[in-house]
Amino acid sequence: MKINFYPLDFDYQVKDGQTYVYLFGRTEQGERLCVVQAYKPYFYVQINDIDKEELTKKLSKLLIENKLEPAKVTSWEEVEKELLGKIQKLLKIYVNYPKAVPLISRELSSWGIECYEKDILFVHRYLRDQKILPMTLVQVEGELQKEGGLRVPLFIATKIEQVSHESIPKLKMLGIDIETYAKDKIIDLEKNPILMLAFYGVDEKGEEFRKVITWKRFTHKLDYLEVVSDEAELINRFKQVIIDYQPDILTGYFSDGFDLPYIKHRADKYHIELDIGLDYSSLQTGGKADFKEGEASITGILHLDVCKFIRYIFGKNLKTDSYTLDAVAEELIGHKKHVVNLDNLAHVWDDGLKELNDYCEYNLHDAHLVLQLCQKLLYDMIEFTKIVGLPTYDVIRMRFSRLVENYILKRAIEYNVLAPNKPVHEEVDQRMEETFQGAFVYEPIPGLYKDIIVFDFRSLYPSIITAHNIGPESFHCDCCKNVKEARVPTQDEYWFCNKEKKFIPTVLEQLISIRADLKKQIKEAKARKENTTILEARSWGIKTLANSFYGYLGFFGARWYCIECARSTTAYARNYILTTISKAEEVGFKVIYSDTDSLFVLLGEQGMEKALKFQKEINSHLPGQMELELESYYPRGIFVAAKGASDKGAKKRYALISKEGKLKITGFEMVRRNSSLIAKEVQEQVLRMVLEDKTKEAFDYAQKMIVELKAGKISLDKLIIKTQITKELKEYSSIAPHVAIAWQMIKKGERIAPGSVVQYVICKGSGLVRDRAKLPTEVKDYDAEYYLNNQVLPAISSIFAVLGYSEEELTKRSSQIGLGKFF
DNA sequence: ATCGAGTATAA
DNA sequence: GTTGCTACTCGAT
Repeated sequence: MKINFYPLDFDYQVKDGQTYVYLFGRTEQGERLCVVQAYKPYFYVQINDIDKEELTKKLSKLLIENKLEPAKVTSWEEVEKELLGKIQKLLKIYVNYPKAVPLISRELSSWGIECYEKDILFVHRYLRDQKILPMTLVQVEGELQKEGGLRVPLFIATKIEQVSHESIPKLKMLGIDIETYAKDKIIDLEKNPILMLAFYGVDEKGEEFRKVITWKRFTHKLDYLEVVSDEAELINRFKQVIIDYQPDILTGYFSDGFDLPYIKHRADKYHIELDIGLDYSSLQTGGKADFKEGEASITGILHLDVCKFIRYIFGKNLKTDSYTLDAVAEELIGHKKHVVNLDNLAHVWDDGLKELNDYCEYNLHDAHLVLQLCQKLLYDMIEFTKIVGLPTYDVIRMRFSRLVENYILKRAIEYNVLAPNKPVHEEVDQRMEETFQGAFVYEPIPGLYKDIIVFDFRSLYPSIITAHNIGPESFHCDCCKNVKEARVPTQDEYWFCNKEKKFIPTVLEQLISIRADLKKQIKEAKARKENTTILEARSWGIKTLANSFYGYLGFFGARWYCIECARSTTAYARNYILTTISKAEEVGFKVIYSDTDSLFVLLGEQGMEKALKFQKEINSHLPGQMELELESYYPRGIFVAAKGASDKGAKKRYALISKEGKLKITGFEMVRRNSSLIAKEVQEQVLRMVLEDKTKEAFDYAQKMIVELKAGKISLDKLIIKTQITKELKEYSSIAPHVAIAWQMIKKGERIAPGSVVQYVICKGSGLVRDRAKLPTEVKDYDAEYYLNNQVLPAISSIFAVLGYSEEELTKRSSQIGLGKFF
């Protein structure tokens, strides 16, 4: 019997001495199914200089006692694989169950034998070896079982084959959110019950499902509200709704760290078994609901904590710097905040007030937001799944380094490459000591410039890695020691193989080519007015992955760590940009700025043709996938001086205006979080006017704003300064204003953990700035002097300095008018 | 005046 | 994931 099937969630189990992989998902016809296939766990040992006969004799006798079943070696075979460019003789050792791998390999290591790939997760190994991509269509051959002991039919497969790379078209998704009792903001999962729990679902047909469960009787007209007798009943209903609704995906926002662990903890209290897994297993939670890293999983139901994916991967795409549900939902789906004061929930609950209606609505709204966010990001999550070839559950919980590593691990099978081991503790410490030089940044001359052309190298680091064959396998190869072209500029002792393209640069090169092809496809599809969401998600995923290779090579925890590779990549980059600067100057361009991969030149008297000719000339000499692009033309741009050195330009701080009048602001307060809105606003306006060649207007505007500021007319929200708390409060050696505010908030019962962003306003008074920092809710008089001297003036004086105005001139009128008005 | 700690952003 | 001879502010000396 053959069935076409989309695998979504994975698990494994050991039965009667055999290990079975469980693939939960849907058939092409949309029926839920669990496909089971036997697979054997294994790892490798290196036997280059080891007597095979003697070793295998010992292996066959090896038995390590373990709780349920002793670990033992079941069979072995001799194989050859490439480790960092060198062929190795290996023994592939099969063991009786997955957890026997670490037990046996530890024993073998103690014999002095080198073990490899002993920490690869069994399900990951299976998926990579079988070349199965989760979320895409596979064909399974085998038999449907009458009694499987699962909540879904069981199919025992003898063969599995990928049939299409198209991902599953429709999924049934359920968003959840809970509200808990929290008086004085104290979150205590032992004492405080769950008050309400909201579901927002959508099925394959697009039909919606809404439900809020609570256990307080009060007057309401909410058709989705279900009132039960107590918290235990609420938890029972939670369980039943999930069992009945049968979602493919359960989603929440921070549900790994809060909602699901909280539910689990409360269920344990009432001795309720949350056996909602499709194999009747319980909801699994790691860590406690105390805002530390944990994971929550349900066998057979794909649990996606959208917050993790956003924090680790997707957040870099967003403008928002706060990853609260409200901020992220507003940016991604345009939803405004639902206004209720959660601090009052405990009080309203105790008194059984009718305001509970608002909280139920709020609860449902959040579940809806979570669902919409998950739907919005689903394509990106699925495309990452397909690129990396691992379960979506794992992929969305990975950071860049693990995404890269797992992608490389997948490709390693095709190239018969053996994975190097992860560094052990001492090795990590040693690696963390090693540093290397980064990019080149040109020191600009402060000034207002006209007609600027910006060139940049497209994907500079990835293209250097591929063009120069940079990777641990090709580093210091035996064949190119005397090949001049293989040497790295400014790193005399380094060379990379010039004869054969090696593993890491090869897979990266393919990634870049695939992306180039995708971009072409997107362009064509757009011309045909087709939807390009999936193609764009794939393109973004590949780009993100490719850009992370350089960082990965220099990351201390990497299997394929190669600091020489990272160092060589930046050395080549500096060499290319410096050469390009010289060539630009040779052909008569005035270079005004450059940072890492970009080149700013003045167009001058020469026409655009000359710029294009220069670009073509450079490109004709670039190797491989390297390419210099003409990014854009800007009619005007401004570079300001570094503080305290009027002739030296500040690096990484400039502003440009496009032909269409769009501002491109880099590095200024304007784009920084820890600067007040008033400073940002004034700076943006001033930059705009200056770049629009309206200097006088800019000056008058700035003077006017200074007068308003001094007169106390600026509204509170524009004065708020936001700063992130990055470590435990007690660990701060100096108490800056943001730390002082954090302590104030703690006293009021707020939770401040590393990562929290605090807000404050500097008020009038005497003493240190930190003693005058107040919470926005407690501000009476803001300190106009502080905002003038520490926020607004620093933001604009460097700009006016370029135009020849001094700070005194800016504040002159304000002191006259300001005083006159006041007294 | 000068320096270290802390924060944030560019690429 | 990386480095930047970044760039700024605050607080301490």
